[in-house]
Amino acid sequence: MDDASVDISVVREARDSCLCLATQRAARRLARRFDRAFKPVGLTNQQFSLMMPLNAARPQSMSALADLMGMDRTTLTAALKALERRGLVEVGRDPRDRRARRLLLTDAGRAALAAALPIWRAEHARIEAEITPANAGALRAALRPIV
Amino acid sequence: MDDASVDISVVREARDSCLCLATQRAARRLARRFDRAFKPVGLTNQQFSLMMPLNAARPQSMSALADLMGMDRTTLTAALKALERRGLVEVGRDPRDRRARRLLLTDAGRAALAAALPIWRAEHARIEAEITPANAGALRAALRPIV
DNA sequence: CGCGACTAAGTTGATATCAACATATAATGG
DNA sequence: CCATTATATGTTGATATCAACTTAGTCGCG
Repeated sequence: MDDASVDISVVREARDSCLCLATQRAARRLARRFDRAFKPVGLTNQQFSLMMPLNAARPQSMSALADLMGMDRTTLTAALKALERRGLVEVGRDPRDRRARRLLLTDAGRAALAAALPIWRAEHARIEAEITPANAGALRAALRPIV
Repeated sequence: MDDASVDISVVREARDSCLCLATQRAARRLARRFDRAFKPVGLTNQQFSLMMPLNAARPQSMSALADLMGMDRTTLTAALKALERRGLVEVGRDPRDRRARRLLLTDAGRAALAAALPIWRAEHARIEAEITPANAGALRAALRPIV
């Protein structure tokens, strides 16, 4: 074992304790699961989560939505292109501040969201049952300080 | 309000209760945080997490490593290309099963890992302190049934 | 008015993510 | 031994992710 190597016990320690790794593993698995569930309505979990806040009364700005999603603003730019191309979201200018964008759902977008909602409910209920409701609550509480 | 729209209260419900959204937000934030911390040694959190298990005594297979990471196997193929190109990982054939790959760290890989380890420790300790150790433990426990 | 600081968003380049499909090798059963 | 099935991995195409840099518009102050 040379100088520059990391001991095996440390490898195990990191694998078992790293919150970043654990959270990302879980995020990937949950994303896959919802992506598959949403497939019949042609949405990804990402797109569902993006479009939900756009269903609010007032149009959202890019920065506000990016912040809500915890994602980089430029990631949102890319994601919206796909939704705009498919006619689910409209990206307009804010007349009062011409730098800003106003994000709006189209009728098609609202329809897609409405179709996806029961799927989300069902899948989410299944997951809560699987991991137990108590654990789901604990997970939400434990994630809150990070998010 | 037309037929196809989703009520505002439901928007709030999903935002506040969706485990998929909460987990992904947290995953993105943690990833960014470690990516910035690892920047001086030229690794991403992803690469760190990938290389750690390769430091084990026996070479790993693609599938085993993908499973450990909770990621799609083909995502791993892409990720390894970057590490191989940079000379941190060696992707060889398994002589006993010529379908399989044997993933190994190079000396440079081991050195990079060793340089990154204290950064990981420090950043992880900071996060645990911020969210409180009790909450970190609760998060690990709550993620376990998903992962 | 006009300059400088600030803010909103886009672009580029690298890596990450997965499904669907494709290839190569191994193992098994007749 | 060969056909079938299973396993291990690769390729392609679409979207996701972020940092660094850039552009455009706003705001405040002299």
